[in-house]
Amino acid sequence: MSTDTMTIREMCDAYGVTPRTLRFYEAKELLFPIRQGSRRLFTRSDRARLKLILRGKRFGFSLEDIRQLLDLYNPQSQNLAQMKRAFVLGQERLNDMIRQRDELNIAIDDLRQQLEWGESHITDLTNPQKTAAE
Amino acid sequence: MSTDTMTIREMCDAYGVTPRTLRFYEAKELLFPIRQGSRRLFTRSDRARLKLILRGKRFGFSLEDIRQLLDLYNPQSQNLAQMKRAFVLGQERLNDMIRQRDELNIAIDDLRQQLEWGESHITDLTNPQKTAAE
DNA sequence: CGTTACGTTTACGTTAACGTAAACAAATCT
DNA sequence: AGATTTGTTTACGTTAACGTAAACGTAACG
Repeated sequence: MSTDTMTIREMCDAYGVTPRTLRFYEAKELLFPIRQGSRRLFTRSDRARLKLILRGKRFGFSLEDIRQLLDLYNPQSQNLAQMKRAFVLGQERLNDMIRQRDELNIAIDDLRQQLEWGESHITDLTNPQKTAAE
Repeated sequence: MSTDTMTIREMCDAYGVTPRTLRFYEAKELLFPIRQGSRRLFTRSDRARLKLILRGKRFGFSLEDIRQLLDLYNPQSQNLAQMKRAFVLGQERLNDMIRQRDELNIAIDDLRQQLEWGESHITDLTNPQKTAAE
């Protein structure tokens, strides 16, 4: 309670990221740690943002997308238009992911067939007498 | 039958790739077009290889993986060990793809929930009287 | 006071698969 | 023949998200 801020290392340990990553996110204006001299102190707010960043990444958003989306959680932009834009962005991402998954499923089935084909081929090669007999 | 070879442009049109791509594949030793002077002439063999390359890409193989796999279709390497290696490579790729798909499915479900949440939020904002009444 | 740990800034390196541009040659169309 | 098309080589540029290294400050430990 007394120390509501965390050092860079504490952050790294807490969220499984490297210092480089946190500095990178700051450079990209995704985080805004307090500066005490040259050191960074990450606030509660930074931690909330970092959680959202990591979640966004799991969703497959780019950091630039995430930066835009983070503004929504910023009290400054209580803007319906932007809100909807973000919502649309999410929908688009969802569609992308579904399409990707479907393509993956096709490729998986396709590859499965190829492998079955290859498997019998290899088994033949492993039992030369049968292959030779043919 | 008389012209069993194709120019670079014919190849591009036939397979939907750019000249740069074909030269790149040659540089990476995935294709071996005949050289007539400085011009490239792509043979039947090159076309077969290109088909496999494109299929491999759809499967998510890297070009380097594909280069290795292409050696299997080369009469030189009628090698069981290599054959099995390629087979294993295929299995691994398949496992990767299945894992990716499963992760995607999780992310999709997850994102769907977030969006439902967001949708009601936006609907609320669009009907201020209901939100204000709460 | 030396060393070890942790922090900083700056900037180049990495990976994949080509894209793009420059500068030129050869062949074909008109 | 001039212009257009198609080709060539060489080499730097692109994108994302950091990794890695250099060169340095500072702060606590023993």
